[in-house]
Amino acid sequence: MTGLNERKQKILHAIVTDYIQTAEPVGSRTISRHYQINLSAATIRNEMADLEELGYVTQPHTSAGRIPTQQGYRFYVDALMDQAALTPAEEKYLTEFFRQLQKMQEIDLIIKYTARVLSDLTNYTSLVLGPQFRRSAFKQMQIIPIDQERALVVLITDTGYIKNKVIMLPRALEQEELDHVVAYLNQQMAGKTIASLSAEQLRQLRYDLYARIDIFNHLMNMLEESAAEGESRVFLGGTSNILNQPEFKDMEKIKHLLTLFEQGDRLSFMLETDAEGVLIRIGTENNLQEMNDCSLITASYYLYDRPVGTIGVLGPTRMEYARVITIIEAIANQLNRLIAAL
Amino acid sequence: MTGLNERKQKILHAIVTDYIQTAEPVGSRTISRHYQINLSAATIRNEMADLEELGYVTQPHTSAGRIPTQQGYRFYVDALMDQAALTPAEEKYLTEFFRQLQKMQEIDLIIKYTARVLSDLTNYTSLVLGPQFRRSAFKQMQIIPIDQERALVVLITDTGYIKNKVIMLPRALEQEELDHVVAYLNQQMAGKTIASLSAEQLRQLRYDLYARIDIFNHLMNMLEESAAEGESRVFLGGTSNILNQPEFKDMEKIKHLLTLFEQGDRLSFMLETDAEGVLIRIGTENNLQEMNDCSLITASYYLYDRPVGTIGVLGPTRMEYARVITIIEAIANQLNRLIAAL
DNA sequence: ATTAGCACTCTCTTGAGGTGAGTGCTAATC
DNA sequence: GATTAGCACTCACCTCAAGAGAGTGCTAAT
Repeated sequence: MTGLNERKQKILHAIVTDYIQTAEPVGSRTISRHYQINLSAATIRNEMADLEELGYVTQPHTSAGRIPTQQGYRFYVDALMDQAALTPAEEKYLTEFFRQLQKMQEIDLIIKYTARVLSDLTNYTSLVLGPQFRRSAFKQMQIIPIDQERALVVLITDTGYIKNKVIMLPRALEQEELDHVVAYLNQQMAGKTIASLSAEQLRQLRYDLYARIDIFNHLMNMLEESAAEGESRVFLGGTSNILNQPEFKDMEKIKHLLTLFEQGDRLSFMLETDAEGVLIRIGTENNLQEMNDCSLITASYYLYDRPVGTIGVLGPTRMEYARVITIIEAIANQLNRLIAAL
Repeated sequence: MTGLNERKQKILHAIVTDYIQTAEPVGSRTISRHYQINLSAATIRNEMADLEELGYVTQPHTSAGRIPTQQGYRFYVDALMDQAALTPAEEKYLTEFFRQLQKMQEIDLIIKYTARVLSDLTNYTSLVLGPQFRRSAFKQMQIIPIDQERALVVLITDTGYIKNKVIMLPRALEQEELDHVVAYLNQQMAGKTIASLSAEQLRQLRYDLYARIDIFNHLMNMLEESAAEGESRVFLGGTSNILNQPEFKDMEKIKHLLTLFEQGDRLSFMLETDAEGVLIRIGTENNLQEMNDCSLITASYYLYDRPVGTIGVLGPTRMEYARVITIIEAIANQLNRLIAAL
């Protein structure tokens, strides 16, 4: 049910790849000359007219070549695209880079540098979502009293994310009392994800700690807040790369994108996904006004087969899909190895 | 030794303020008509020729009005500028905003939102440097073992900055042993800034802990690293605001600035200062190629009369200096109050 | 079914002419 | 002696027309 015979597919493939390279509308002559299609320009013109009617390509004006539509890119990505391979140089750069990263113990640093390498290799803007709190499991919790009224809660998750939160103490507490609560919670919650704590378990915990119900409530509030606010740990790389794209010579578009880049909550909402593997969203598939001319390629990274975060590359719809997918997969793999070691 | 009589000063003042408003070269007629200077355009032309020769203004081309040079802005800022006042709306917005912020206990959140309000009010890009580690004093330290090989060091400073750092343990340690080291360090270092630790004191500490010299060395290494790397906690706000300025319609310039914005280390180097009060750096005074067309206005914020961080506004040299200075001072004051309460 | 040929369309570049803002200089005026 | 009116001149910018070039759709021949 593709609706496209092989010849049309070949021509569409030529149009997309040529346009991705040149950013110029592709004419029939260009195709008949530069691509392995033994047809005259006139024949190709006829086919192109068909492709246009079917919605895969369009003309910026009557006497120009064709450019792919969103539907055209979608078909290309789903059915036509060749697989790319990392160049030896890229491969070398990547392994060397992650060998360096291995020394780092803090996940936030790792994520930050991952964003950088991702944008450096692709020449697009990269977005990396740190391990999501609600997908992470408890490892350990500690409470450090700051003064009479406040204490610092330190939470270590199995994804290496370390969460600090200052809470107000309901009353002055003995160190001993704190230690008791902390020890109990550590014991009960170790290895569990926030999301997995059922209402039943919470009630049980609350019951067990009834004597210290006030502290407990404070802690739980803190956890819930963290699960919400903490999500927006998005790291960007290569924001200036979007300026290299001719489609963003319009100031207004850039402004909207830059403004979007400052809205961590919207970015993380965009990146958050349950889907596994590489996901490609083209143009309006992003459901964001500002992204109508952009494509976003994302991949999840994992801890013990559990997806905990997302890395992504943002470019124009005229993005080098094949190349970026290869790179993003390679980097996700490296990241998986690194996180497993934390 | 200003070299400028009152009339020339008045004219320069008119040129600068008009150009700041309009971004258009200012002609002699505009000045004689719109400003309280009872002179004909011809006379003003003569004076402007003088001002040009003295280096305060320049012409984009022979038959255009004048625009201020860097020297012209400098003189304006030093000698001519009127003081601005907050509008009632700004004032209200500010106090309300900081009233909300008061609830936050984490300095990083406060700093982040400060950057936002600063860019929102000024319509320029804001840069805020978090409390600098080496200007902060110890409040408390804790070590939380993660596993056999690693531990998390949590450091709380009096500026509210909470530093996490994972260190490798030289060997498996008893909790008791860790507690001992931590207790001792807490006792010895409380209230001291990193910078103030003399070699003598370090030697003393090292001596006292000779039995656990390995842990101690790890901790000190961590502190030193922190003092260096941790400095680059720069928060940006309103990066898209630079696109509002007509002088940045050139893609290349924007690209350079955006690239600079991603280099936290260079930004914090730029913001770091020992100077007190408001500091204005115009064009090449910034000593950064990318900033040759920009001005940067910074102010320190304080904890107990000790400058601990910097807030700043970045705009074109044609920046509304007076207005920005007023706003930046007001925000610095609010921030001082907030930090004192941490 | 394919292709060569051709008229046609549309963008983009180039150059000429006109407009307007602003200048510098000179001579008259206060 | 300082100020100003007047005037010729400069230069950016706009508009318009002409021409080039790339590419198309259609038709007729292969």
